[in-house]
Amino acid sequence: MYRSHTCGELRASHINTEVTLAGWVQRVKDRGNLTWVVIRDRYGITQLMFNEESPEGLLEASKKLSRETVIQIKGKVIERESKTKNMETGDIEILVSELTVLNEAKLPPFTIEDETDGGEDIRMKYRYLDIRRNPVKESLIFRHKVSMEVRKYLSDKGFIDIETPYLIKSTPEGARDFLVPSRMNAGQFYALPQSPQTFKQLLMVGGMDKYFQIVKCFRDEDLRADRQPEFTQIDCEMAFVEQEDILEIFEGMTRHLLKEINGVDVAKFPRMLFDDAMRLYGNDKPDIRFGMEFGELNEITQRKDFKVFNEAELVVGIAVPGAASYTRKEIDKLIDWVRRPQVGALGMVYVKCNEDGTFKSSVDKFYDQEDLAKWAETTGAKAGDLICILSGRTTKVRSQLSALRMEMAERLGLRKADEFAPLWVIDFPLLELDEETGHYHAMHHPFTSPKPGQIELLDTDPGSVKANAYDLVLNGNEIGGGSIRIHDKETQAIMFKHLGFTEEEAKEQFGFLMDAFEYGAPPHGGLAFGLDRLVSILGGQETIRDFIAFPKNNSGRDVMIDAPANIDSQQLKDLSIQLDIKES
RNA sequence: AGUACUGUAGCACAAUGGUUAGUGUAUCCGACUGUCUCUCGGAAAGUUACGGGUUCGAAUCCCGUCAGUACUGCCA
Repeated sequence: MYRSHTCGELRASHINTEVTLAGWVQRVKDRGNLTWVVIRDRYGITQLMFNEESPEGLLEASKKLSRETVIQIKGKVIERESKTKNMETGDIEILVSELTVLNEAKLPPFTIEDETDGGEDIRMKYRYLDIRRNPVKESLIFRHKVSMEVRKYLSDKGFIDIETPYLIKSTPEGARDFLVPSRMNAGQFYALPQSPQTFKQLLMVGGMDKYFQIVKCFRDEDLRADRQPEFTQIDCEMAFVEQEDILEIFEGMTRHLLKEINGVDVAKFPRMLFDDAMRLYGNDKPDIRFGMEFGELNEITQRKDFKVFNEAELVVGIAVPGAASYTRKEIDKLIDWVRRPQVGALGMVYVKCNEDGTFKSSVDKFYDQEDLAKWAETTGAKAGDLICILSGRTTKVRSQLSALRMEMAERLGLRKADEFAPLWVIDFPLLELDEETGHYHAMHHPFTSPKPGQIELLDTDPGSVKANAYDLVLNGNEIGGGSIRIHDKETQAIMFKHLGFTEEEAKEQFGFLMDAFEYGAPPHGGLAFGLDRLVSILGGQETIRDFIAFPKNNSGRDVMIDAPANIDSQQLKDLSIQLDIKES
C-alpha cells in the first residue's frame, strides 16, 4: 500500500494518527534545524516536518529534496504550532519518521503553481506538468462533472449510449475530412467522422428510438481559440418526435447542467427566429446578456443628400451606452477598428447623444437635430450614448455591426462570465448561397427537412425555404444545433438534386441511407452539442484548450508528442502511397 | 491563404540607434526552530529566434525565413 490517505484529506481530527502519504514535492522550506516539505497529489497539499529529533539522517535528506520529486513518507499527524487558513490541511502537519524517494525529478521548466510563470507554448510542450497545476486539473475535473451530468440526465430520460464507427467514408459536403489510408484496400481511404450524423439516423431506422453518445469528431479545418481539429460532441437523436419535443428535452438538459454545475436557475429559454436574430443582432448566435439591438435607419436616413447612405442597401446603427463621452481620438480609433480587414467596414458614422438632449454627429452637414433625434429613437439611444452607424450590403454590414457590438460589449464589461443567457434560434434557412460559385448548399446538412409545404419553393426561390432546424445559443456561442431530418427517399432525393448531386452521385455517396429509408424509417430528429465549448462557457473561460487534456496548437500540431510527423518509406509502401510534396 | 502582435538568462518581462544587455522569479552555495509568496548574504546563468541589409555603432531600423498567439477566410 503506497498511501493510507491522500494529501488533501488530513484534518485536526486525525491528530496522532500514523499515516503514509505519497505525492510530489511542491516546495522545500529549509529553516536550518527544521525543514518543511509541502507534498502534493490530485487531492491537495499537506505539510511535512523534519527536525533534529527526526530519525538519523532524515533532516539532511529532506533538505536535498528537489521540486517535483515523487516521495512516500510515513509519520504521525500532529497539530501545527502555527496554523494557516491558506490550505485546507493547514491545522496539521506530519512529523515524518520514514522517507522514501520513489522517483527523482528533473527541475521543471516552469513553476507548478496556480499562477505559473510558464507561457502557452512551454506549458503545452510539457502538458503533463501543466496538468499538475490546479487551474488545469480543476478544468479537467469540471469537464468530467459536466459529462457525467449529461450522461445521468440523458440516461434517466431513456437515451441509450451507442458507439458508432470512427473509420467511415469521406463525403464531399461540409468540412474537409481527415483521411486514413487502407492497407488492405490499396488506394482507398477511410475518413474520420465530422459527426456520426448518418449513423445516428440509421440507428433510428434500427428502432433504437433515443440515442446519445459523447463522441470525438474530426474536421480538417483551421483552428481557433474555441476550435480544435478533434473535438467532442454530445450527439443525440430521437424517433417519433417533432421539433417541440427535441427543444423541450435539450432545454431541460441545459437547464439541468446550469443548475447542477453552476447553481443557476434559468427561466424558459426565449426563442428567436433566425430572421429576427439577423435583423436585430446581425448574427445567428446573438449574445442577449446585454441590449444594443440594431436599429435599421434606411427610411429616416435616405431622404437627404448623403450619398453613402442613399446608395446603401442597409443603414443600421447601435447605441453604445455611455460612450458619448468618447473623445474625437477615441472615436477615430474605433473607426480604425471597424476598418481593419478582419471587420472590413469602409467607415462609420457616429452620433453623440449629449446629456443636454442635443446631438453631435459626423454628418451634421446633411442631417439636422430632428433627424438625429429619430435615429436615437430607432436605435434606443439615451442621453450619454454613442450611436454607431454602418451602411452597405445587408449581409456584410450586419456582420460588421455585429462585430462592433460584441467588441463594445467586451470593452464595457457587459459580457459577464457568471451570467447565462441561453436562447433557441429557430427556423433557419434550408439552403445558403455560396457567393463565389453561385450554388446553394445545405446550411445545416443535407438531411435537414424543409418546413412543411415549402418544398415547392425549392424550384422558384430556394433561398427563402426555411428548415426544421434550430440552434441553442449560450452567451453568444452556438453550443448546440440540430434539425428534424428527412425520413423518406423522395424528399431526400429532391434535396440532393437541389444541392447539385446527380442521381448517381447521391446513390454512391448516400445510397445506404436512401436504401434504409425504404425499409420503414420513422420520423426522427436530433441535435448535437459541442462539449468542449459548452464546458468552457459553463466554466467561464474564453478558450477551450484548458478543458482538453492534450490540445493541439494553432497549426494543428501536438507540440508534446510532435505530431503530425513523417512516416518511414516502408509504411508508405504498405499503403501504396507515394509522396509528391510541392516546394512552396 | 491573409492581417496584426510577439520572439531577449530555465521561466516571465525591461532596456531613447550609443558603457560590460538589466529586473523579478526559479536554480546553486551559506545563515536561520514556526515557515506557509519567509527573510538575509553570495554565486551562476545570454548565439537578444534564424539569415541578410542599413549604420561609425543594431536587441532596437529595413528585408526574408521560422515559430507562437489572436482574428478573417474556412468550419454542411
